[in-house]
Amino acid sequence: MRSSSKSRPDGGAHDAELDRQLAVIRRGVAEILPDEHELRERLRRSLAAGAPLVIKAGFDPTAPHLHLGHAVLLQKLHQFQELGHAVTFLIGDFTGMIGDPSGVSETRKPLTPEQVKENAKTYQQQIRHFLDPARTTVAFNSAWMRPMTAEQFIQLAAQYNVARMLEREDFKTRFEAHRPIGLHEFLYPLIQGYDSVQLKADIELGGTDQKFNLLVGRELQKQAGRPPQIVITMPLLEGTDGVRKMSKSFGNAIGVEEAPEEIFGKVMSIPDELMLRYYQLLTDDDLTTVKRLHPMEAKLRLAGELVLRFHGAGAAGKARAAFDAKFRGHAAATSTVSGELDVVRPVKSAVLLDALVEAKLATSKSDARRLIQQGAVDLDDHPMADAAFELPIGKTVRIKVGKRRFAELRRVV
RNA sequence: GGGGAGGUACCCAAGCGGACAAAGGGAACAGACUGUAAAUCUGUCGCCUUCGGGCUUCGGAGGUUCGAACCCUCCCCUCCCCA
Repeated sequence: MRSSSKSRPDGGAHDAELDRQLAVIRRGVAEILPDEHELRERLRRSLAAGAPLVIKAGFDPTAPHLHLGHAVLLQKLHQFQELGHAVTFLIGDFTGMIGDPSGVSETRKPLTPEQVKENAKTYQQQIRHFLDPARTTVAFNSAWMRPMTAEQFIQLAAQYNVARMLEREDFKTRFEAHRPIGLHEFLYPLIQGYDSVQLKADIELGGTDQKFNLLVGRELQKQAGRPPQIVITMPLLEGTDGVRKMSKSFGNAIGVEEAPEEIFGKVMSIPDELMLRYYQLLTDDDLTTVKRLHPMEAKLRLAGELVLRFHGAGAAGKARAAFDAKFRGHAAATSTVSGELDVVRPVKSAVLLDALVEAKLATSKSDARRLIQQGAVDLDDHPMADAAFELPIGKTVRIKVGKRRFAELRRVV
């Protein structure tokens, strides 16, 4: 028995620690490849040698803001960091210009170098919510990709073959359907795998859609005469619609940089069924305890925790209070709390209709008109039916559009 | 290189000379209900409007016609089959 301290005199303490680490690591993961035993072994050796494992996760700087979908990976990285391992946050600034074809039915449009640069910058700031900057290595794959010569690159390409590439589901599907596959798209998994060689990764983390790419890393590491990385895939977090994976382009994302009330509100609006998943993938909370809570209590707590993480305790309290005031305490609590939270926006428009557009509460005048007709617009808690209502000059008014859009406006001259 | 199919609003998808701002579905938004959840029902869903209507859309540019998303010409793009 491995856990027996008799058979392994100094193994007892290690085994306990091993089990503890494995329990933390296992939480929420989709798959561990090739299997958990190999992970255990790798951990064991790390513990015995007192050498932390190198944990790598790569992010394409395709969007300027991280959202909770990214947070799933960051949370896992965070857990590894807490366990004392060496976390490397890899920014795929080079690969970003190719565009990852994973899980996409068609070729992606590549980013410009400027976009990539800009996005990479904001990433570095946003990961502070999850990772200790002092203990986190941030790497850019352009560091080794850019200097590479064509000759070297061809040698790299020679380490993999087309048949294996076509094993990947989306390539296979497209190939069989005679839909185009850009030659460059084959290079993406190759480079991602090569990143692991460069970083000497022991473990690579990615979404389930990354599985193939992550496994290419193992292959290339073997070719380079290094121990192949363990691959850990995480589920793709569904967005606020509860159906599709969180993605900015689906409009169902909750960004980590969004305003506290915004995050709080959006989390509250996720389907109940999704709550546990959010808890499991984004927090360290005990799930059995959570299950015992009333769904709404659980959701309030979840929203609070997430805001706390991204904006601190003060903001969490305020967001909660604002939420209560806005939605729960009907007439009573209306104006008090939220007044301190919302920024008063000055508007030049004299008339309600125009003010809605100016304050971006409606997308066009037609839209604003529609909303007013539908009774969706409240001014200081009174439903407004008159689009031509004239706003008082210099006085702050609270406007509510629908259930979620709020603003405080003051007409200026 | 040859042959064929097709490009319609956020997405899918009808329409194939006037009744088309364009059927239907999905998404989205709003109202009722509620726990700002889900489900359900109702409404909206190009822009502007003094609510009469006006203006801009159906890959692009021209043309035919009193009138074109629908017909013709050229161009661009996508897909399929053959070599």
